[in-house]
Amino acid sequence: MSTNKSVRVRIAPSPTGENLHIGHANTALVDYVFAKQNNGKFVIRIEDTDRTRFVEGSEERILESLRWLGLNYDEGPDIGGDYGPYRQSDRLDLYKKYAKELIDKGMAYYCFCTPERLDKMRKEQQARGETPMYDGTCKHLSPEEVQQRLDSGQPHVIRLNVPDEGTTTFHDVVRGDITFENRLIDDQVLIKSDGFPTYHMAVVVDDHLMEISHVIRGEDWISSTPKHVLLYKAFGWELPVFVHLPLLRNKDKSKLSKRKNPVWMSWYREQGFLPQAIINYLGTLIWPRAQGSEIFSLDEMIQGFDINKINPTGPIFDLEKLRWMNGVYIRSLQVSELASLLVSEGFVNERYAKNSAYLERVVELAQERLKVLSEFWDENRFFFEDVAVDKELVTSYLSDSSKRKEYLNEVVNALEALELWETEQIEKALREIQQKHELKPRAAFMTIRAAVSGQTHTPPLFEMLEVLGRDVVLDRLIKALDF
RNA sequence: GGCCGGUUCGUCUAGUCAGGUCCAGGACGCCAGGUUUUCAUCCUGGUAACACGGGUUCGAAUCCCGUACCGGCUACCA
Repeated sequence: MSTNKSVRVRIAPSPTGENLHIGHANTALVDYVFAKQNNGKFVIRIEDTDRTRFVEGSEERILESLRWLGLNYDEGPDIGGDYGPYRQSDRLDLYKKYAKELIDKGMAYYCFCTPERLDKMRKEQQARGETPMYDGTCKHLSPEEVQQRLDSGQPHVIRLNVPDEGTTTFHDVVRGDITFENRLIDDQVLIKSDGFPTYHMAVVVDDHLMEISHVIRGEDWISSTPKHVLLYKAFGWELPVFVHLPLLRNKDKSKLSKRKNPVWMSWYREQGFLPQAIINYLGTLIWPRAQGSEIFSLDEMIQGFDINKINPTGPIFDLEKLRWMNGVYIRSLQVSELASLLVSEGFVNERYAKNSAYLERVVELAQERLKVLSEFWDENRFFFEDVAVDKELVTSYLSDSSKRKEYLNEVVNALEALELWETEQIEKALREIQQKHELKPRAAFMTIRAAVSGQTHTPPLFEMLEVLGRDVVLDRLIKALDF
């Protein structure tokens, strides 16, 4: 398997979506890790041959997400390299040249069939219960007739001339040898009538010219791989090593789709997932280990990953486990790191970043209960702004109105009189009052928690009061006195 | 329908190539308990799987055959 050829791998995203697809991120991870452990190159090639599905700005966003994940590439459309151009739309002449070569060799032919005829043909075949396949009408046109039609400007495509007999076998690193019968392989269109290549043509030409050593891609490409193999053979080119990765699945086991799952990397970033957590989670799906912690870094993965031990089964993408893992990473951050991340990623308004000491104290209290960054603001807004406090909530723990007011009044007085505004002092004072009034801790403290935060879930009460500061606390408690 | 691939706890998986040490191990989730004023963290314990049926063998999650189920592909999309 290992040749002396240098390792060059690539991902080939199409700029047809909002952002980097999580499935592509998964492939990119394998590419990156495999390239690193073999001292190879990781390249990005943009497959923008479908002009009808082109999405403006998609390419830039895809590249940005890749960088955000830390999957830095060695060659690509924005940074160049020795094998460019890296956008297929800039390589059109190449595909035409090679298609012509195929025609000259008799491995491809011009086809003048209209989409309407093809469509009708397919429907009839399906009605008869046959597998839809091109019927070969234009395969045996005489050279003179072909020339005549070309001269008259008749729209045409170029098709691969697949042999009618024999089989095509290729080796896949994940699944071993896979064999297809040639008679069941369609005469694939290589060059569309608009002059653009199809994926099949472009991928083979580019992978060869870019000296891609390992074609690492999704399992959904297995069925078309024999066509690619036929092309390599027709050109007399050396085959790359094929590595077809299992597909990420929805809960219902179908291929991961945007209808059933968040798939765009931008979504994960907006939710406040950390790139390290995403990388680690995807890593567990393609580099499973037997025992202990599943927490590992990209570098550790580069050390231990083995491309020969990839599981062939498509895993269900488990957002819950990703959230757990994200929490682990959040907790591993320095408080100051987490605070500045919350600000730079837009989860905390910059005006609250000015008082960084205060922000960090809040972050310190919030850190261990965060799963994703976006939860921070909702759960801790009361540290920064006045919040609406629900009367029902405050009164529910101590429903006897006069008892409650008497209690809160004493709390206010005691806190006001406190010499040092500091957690231990606050705790001592509040516990004394709680015992004096013979209240259950829950009734006593939940009432204060609710009055001050408007929430039932908060960081530990006494620390929280200290951080909030005496003025704010008294202000909010006094308001609750009227409930 | 056809072709190709897959099948170990709810989920991700270890074990399968070199059959016994696996009445199947770990992680997430879930449940219970501990810590506790809430939530969370943390700690302890628990729950739960070899798709099915035949073989081969002293012995099969592991080898062979068949069946079932799941998935991918079946475009002038990638």
